[in-house]
Amino acid sequence: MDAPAATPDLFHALAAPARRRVIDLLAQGPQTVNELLPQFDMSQPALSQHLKILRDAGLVAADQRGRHRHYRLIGHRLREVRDWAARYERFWTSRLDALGRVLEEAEGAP
Amino acid sequence: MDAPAATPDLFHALAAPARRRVIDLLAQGPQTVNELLPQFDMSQPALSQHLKILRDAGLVAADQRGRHRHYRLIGHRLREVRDWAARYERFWTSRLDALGRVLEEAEGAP
DNA sequence: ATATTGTATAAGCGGCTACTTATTCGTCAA
DNA sequence: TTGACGAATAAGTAGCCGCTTATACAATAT
Repeated sequence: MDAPAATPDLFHALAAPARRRVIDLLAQGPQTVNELLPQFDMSQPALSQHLKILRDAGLVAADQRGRHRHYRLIGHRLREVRDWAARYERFWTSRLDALGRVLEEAEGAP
Repeated sequence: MDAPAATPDLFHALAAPARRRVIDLLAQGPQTVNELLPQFDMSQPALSQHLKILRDAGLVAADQRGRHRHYRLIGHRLREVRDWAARYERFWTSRLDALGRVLEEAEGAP
């Protein structure tokens, strides 16, 4: 049991604020690059590059229709993120948060 | 409502596999730098630098006792990650995943 | 005081990231 | 066809990231 924590690319894709913003915008419904663009202070190629990273990470998909390319959110990978974080749920529930400190003192005073 | 998505540094801190690994190891109980070190293929300073980033992001805390420094996991920020991802839960539950496609067709054929 | 141990910081460096502008590719309209 | 438009890719660049080694700092032990 090494690192069960989803593909590295996944968290890397989420590291950039701009890409999390794209996810947020796409959660309101599919949009094209040019529809997304005004929300960002960057060029179209820059945004397309972000979208490529999100695509490679499996976070979004693009459906081409006509000469437009509609991007939409893919839930699956986001679920992986939720599940990864949820593994540590016991660290924030039922005051078990103090467990760390308890263990410290236990092993500190033998 | 701009970007309610937790501090940028949080996701950046999680982007590096080594740091997620630290989180995983600390989930088994507090450990010092030198206890963690053998699990990694890097120098002690490198690991200390990762720990600093995790500390700055509020993901871990260090309790000094004697000349040892015990690192422990902080649940709060991990909860933020879970909550962030959970915001998109509707994209992976109850086949609502196909919602994107539906909306596309709706706006595509007016 | 001095030495030893545990850990952090400093300085430096190659490689990757996130942008830019310029160009190409694909699809439709005339 | 040709032209226009939407979007991707190419090429280049400044700055950040993650590592290294060397050094400094902090706390105990002698």
